[in-house]
Amino acid sequence: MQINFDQTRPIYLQIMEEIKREIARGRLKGGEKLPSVRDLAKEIEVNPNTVARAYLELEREGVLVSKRGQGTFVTEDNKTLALIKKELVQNIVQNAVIELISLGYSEEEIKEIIEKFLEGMR
Amino acid sequence: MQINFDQTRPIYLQIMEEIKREIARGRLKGGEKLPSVRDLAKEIEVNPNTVARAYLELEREGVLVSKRGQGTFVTEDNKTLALIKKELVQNIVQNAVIELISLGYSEEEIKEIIEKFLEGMR
DNA sequence: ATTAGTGTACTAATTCAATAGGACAATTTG
DNA sequence: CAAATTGTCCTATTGAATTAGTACACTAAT
Repeated sequence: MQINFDQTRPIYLQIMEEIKREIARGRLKGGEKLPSVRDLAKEIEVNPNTVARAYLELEREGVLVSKRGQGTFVTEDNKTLALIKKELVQNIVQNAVIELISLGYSEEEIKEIIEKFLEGMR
Repeated sequence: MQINFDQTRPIYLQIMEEIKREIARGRLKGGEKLPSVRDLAKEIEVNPNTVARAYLELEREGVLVSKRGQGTFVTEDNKTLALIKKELVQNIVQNAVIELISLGYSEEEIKEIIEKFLEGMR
């Protein structure tokens, strides 16, 4: 996991988001074991409680399953996993489009802006 | 100004961003006077010090100019104002594209996702 | 059985944004 | 000149996230 934490937002939220991204990317798969709260805490240099909180919240959301004495695992419910990716993409696109529209751009202009940006990346 | 504050991020940052958006939208123009720290604080129901901090930071960035006894104004430097809009758009698009690419989407797929989203909004 | 590793839980302390309340300096208005 | 309004500054307090440290319960491996 990366350690590019935004200092203005709760760390446990950023850990949660990063785990969801890893799942959406397919780097974390159903049933796979995550690092222990202590290991991940050491790796990204935060308090174990902060990681535990992220795991706990993700378990409440149905993304992870924790088993005392064994570890924390990605859920095997593919429906949930697919939904995570769908929600992520939806949020990313929605945020960008809504912001651009509120800046006064039309649909066509938005398409152009995106295309030009993609071209500029090559 | 709106009051849709995200509870997970500092309010003064969100005030700064909203002011930049208003400038980019053209609703706040060069030389225009902003509400006094006390008035805006009352309007959005935060402490005057929080608004003062947002104004102070924006003055450091060259976006605003504060004059004791007179008020706080949008800078008249059009170069700076144009840059604000450019940076906003750049950030919005960059964030979305980078996120989608990291989720494994190709340029073509990104264009399709955006277009489908725009169609779905109508 | 013992040990190590795991999640979970709890309290206390720390840090920092935000609040609360007030004071001062500069400007405008009456 | 006096009053009102403005930005600016200051100290103290509050509240929430995070840290720090510890303890307990469960599981697997030795």
